[in-house]
Amino acid sequence: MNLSFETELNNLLESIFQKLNLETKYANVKASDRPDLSDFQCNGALALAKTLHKNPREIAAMIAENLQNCAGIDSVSVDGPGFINIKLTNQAIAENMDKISADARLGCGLVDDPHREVLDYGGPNVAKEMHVGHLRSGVIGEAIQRIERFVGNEVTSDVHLGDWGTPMGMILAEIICCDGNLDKVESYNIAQITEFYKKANIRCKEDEKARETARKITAALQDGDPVLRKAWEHLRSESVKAVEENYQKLDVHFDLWWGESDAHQTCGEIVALARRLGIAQLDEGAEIIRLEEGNKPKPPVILVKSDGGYTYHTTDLATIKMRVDQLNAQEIVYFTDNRQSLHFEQVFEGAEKLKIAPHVKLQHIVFGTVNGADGKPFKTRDGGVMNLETLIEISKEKVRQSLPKAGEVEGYGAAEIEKLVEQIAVAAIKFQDLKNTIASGYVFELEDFAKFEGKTGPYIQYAVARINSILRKAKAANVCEGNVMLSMPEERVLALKLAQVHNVVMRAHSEKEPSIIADYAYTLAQVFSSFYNVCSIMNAGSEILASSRLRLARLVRDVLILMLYLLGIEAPEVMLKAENKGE
RNA sequence: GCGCUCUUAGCUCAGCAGGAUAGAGCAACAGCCUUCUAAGCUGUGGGUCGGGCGUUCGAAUCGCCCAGAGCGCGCCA
Repeated sequence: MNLSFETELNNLLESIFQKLNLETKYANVKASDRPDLSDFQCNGALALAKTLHKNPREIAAMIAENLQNCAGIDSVSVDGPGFINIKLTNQAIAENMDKISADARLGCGLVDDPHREVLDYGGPNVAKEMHVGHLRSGVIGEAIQRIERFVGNEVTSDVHLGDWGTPMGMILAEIICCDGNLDKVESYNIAQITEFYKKANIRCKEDEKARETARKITAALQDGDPVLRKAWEHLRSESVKAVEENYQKLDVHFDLWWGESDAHQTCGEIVALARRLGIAQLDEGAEIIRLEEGNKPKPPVILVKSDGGYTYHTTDLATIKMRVDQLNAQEIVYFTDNRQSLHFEQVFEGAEKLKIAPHVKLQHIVFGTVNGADGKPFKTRDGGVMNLETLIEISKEKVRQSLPKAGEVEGYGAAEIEKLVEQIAVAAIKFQDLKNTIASGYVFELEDFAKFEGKTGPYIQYAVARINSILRKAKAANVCEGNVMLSMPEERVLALKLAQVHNVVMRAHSEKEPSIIADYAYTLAQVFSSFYNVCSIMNAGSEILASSRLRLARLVRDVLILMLYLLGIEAPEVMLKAENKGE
């Protein structure tokens, strides 16, 4: 059963196009750009006119004629150069609302061909403090994870911890340099470890000898030196704890906490495989795979450095192999910022040459960087960059001020208030990020992350809370939900918006673009607010109308909660307000 | 030097498998709480869609050129 008007109309048009011998790829509708003229429009006639050398209006008229008497269609007209405008009957829309309400998935379908996918996002590094630049990958990845699961795919998410490269050697070298040995390592907490890393960074930047030492220690660690290994394990576990805590706050989750170190074993296999296939070459002391250059130069994959260590090419290739062999991945999707585009091009091409992932779709979803006011990406090293915890705390403090104090509202003690603070603050932060299209970066502005008005997460939560409040009142007054009927234009607009949910989710899924959902959730909340302002529910005038609006409102709430869920955002039952707020 | 991405309202961004009056939010201004939570609603002002040329009946959207910005270009990840 299909509950989406768009899909239904597309199917209908397809059969009409077939009947008329027209190319069916143009048989589709979209929500109308001119809501004053129609609910849906089809531009197919305009596109067809070119190839058929016919007047677009003529073609449109032919199509329109066949649509005329179809079920649920109120009117069809051909306007302008050849737009087909379709208006649905109120009855069809109302019935659709009833059906969606009764559906556990709110009218959202599943993918036809569910498959196993591995999502690689997050990618934090050991001992590096998480800052606002790390926000995107985790938040976007979490949203995609939820969307993919919701449409029926089997998802395994992997954080792909950066725990095995030169930075590890740098920290260990720094500790040895300061302490003389690694005896005290196990007493260091994450803050201290981070300090060592910062110092190591500075030292290695200015001192070639320090870099050399770090490289040697890295190599020894990777070679299995037991003392280094033991120290490293502590660094890793402390970092993982800190990272987990951060992600926990943002409600970002991973199935696997594999790191680059877990791929180490397999790196050897990759190199062996490359040699066996005869695609490994020695070049300036390093072992590489040359890639097709075509008309533009492309640097080779470096499997083994001249010092014998592996590179992130090798670990990424090894990781692909592991995900294919052990997890049976049919699709692997990476979420990183655009600076790594070339890297993944190289890795994917390397994987193809090594034949380690046949028939596996490898995809790199590129997102824009979070930039500072200067338009340049935030960086850890130039100090003073706001870390994630501070950002969350600032947002929470702002929320706290707008909420009543513990005990001021019955049933809301310190714990309940603090829970609300968290839910709202995290919503503000995550939505601020997710409302942007993935591909484009955005300028980080602190005030925006603590804003609750306009296109923000809390705005949507607020709409949900208002509906919850109405539902409580309705229950107390014994008003029940009934069939939907459309009496006011605001109700019609709202219902049509609700009917889009399936297509929105499917688009967000196929484009791997959470902002589509964010945008829809916002628009739906907006349309609801307009409806709310004009159409009283508790004082609707008649019981039938009240019960119809009640159902509509509850449906809005359910859809909003689902959309927020897919974005990784919670919807609190209530949004309390401080007494003298807003003066 | 080469490659990738980008340039839309004062600011931050949508729109871009070509199409009917280029949309939001913020900021500004003017209204709306004795009525379901004003974290809200309604309205106003604000754009030669970086510039130019081209393809087309039709371009913010496609192609070429130019200008500007960011990122990336074998042994850091």
